[in-house]
Amino acid sequence: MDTVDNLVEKFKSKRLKITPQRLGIFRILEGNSTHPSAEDVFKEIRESYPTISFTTVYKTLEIMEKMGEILKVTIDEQRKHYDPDTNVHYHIICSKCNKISDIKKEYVKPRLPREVLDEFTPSSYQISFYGTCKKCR
Amino acid sequence: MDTVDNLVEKFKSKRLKITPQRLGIFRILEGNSTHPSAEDVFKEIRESYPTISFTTVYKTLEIMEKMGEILKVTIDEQRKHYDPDTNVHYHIICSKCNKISDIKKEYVKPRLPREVLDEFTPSSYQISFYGTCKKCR
DNA sequence: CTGTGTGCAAAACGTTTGCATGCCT
DNA sequence: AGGCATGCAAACGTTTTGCACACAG
Repeated sequence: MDTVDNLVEKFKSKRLKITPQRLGIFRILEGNSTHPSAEDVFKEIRESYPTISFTTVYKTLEIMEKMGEILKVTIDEQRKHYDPDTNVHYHIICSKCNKISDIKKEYVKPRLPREVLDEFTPSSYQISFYGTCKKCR
Repeated sequence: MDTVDNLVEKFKSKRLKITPQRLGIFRILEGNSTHPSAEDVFKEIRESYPTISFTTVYKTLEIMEKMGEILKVTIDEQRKHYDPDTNVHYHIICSKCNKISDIKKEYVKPRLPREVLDEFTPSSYQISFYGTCKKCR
C-alpha cells in the first residue's frame, strides 16, 4: 500500500473522509508484514482508540481492498487476512502456530500455458506453502 | 482420491461403516473436477438421497480429508472446497462466475530457497490464479 | 449544512457440536 | 449386541447489514 500521507490524499480525492479511526487503521497497516485479520487490526487499534467498532474496521478494510491498497490473502479458511504488500510473493504458513510469513527471494514466476491464456485472463495469483516452522517442529 | 471400491475397503479396514449416505458422497466425488463445496455435495446428493443432512456431508468430507483422500482447497474465503485430485496442480478461478478449473500442463514447481527450508518444512502448497474467463469477459 | 462515517444490535452465513435415535457389521 | 453414523437443533465465529446519530469537509 501507499504511505499514510498519500493514502490520505487518495481518500480526499475520492471525497472519502479522513477520520481518526481510518487514520489509525492506515498507520497499523503501513509496513505491516504480519498479514493481520480484521480482528487483529481491531484489537490493535482498540489500544489507541478504545471506542472503535468492528463495523468500522471491516468497512475501512473493504474500501482499501477495493482501492487496491491492500490485498486479501486467502490462506486460512476461518478468516480473511490482509496484506499491505501488494507485490506478488510467496507465503509460508505454519499449520501449528498459524503464522504467515513472506518469501520474496528466489521467486519463480509460474506461467500459464498459452492455450490457457486464450481462455482465461489472470489478474493476480497466490502461492502458499503449508507446513511446519522450526519452533513448532 | 482412490476409486469408490478401494475407498470402501479402506473405510472397512478402519472399522468405519459404509452407509448409503457415504457411498453416495464417494460416488459424487469420484472423478469430480468441479471443486465442490460441502453445500455443492449436499445439493447433489439430495437429489438421490433426499433425507441426508448437512451434518453427515460435513463429517464425511472431514473424514476423507483426514485420510488424505481429498484435499481442502483454500481459494474462496466464503467456503471450503474439496478436490479429489490429490496431485499438485494449479487452479484458475474466475472472479465473476467463481468457476475453479485445473491446470496440469506446463507445471513449474516453485522452490523455496535453502535458507527457508532450514526454518520451515513444507508439506504441501497451493497455486491459484485469479482472473476472468472467456465467457465472463 | 450536507452527506459520509460511525457504532450498535441484529441478521446472515458457513461450519461445528451435543445428543438422542438408527442401523451397519 | 455393540458401537459407530445419522440428523435435528442449537451454538459458534466471522462478516454483513439496517438504522439513528455524529462529525468531517
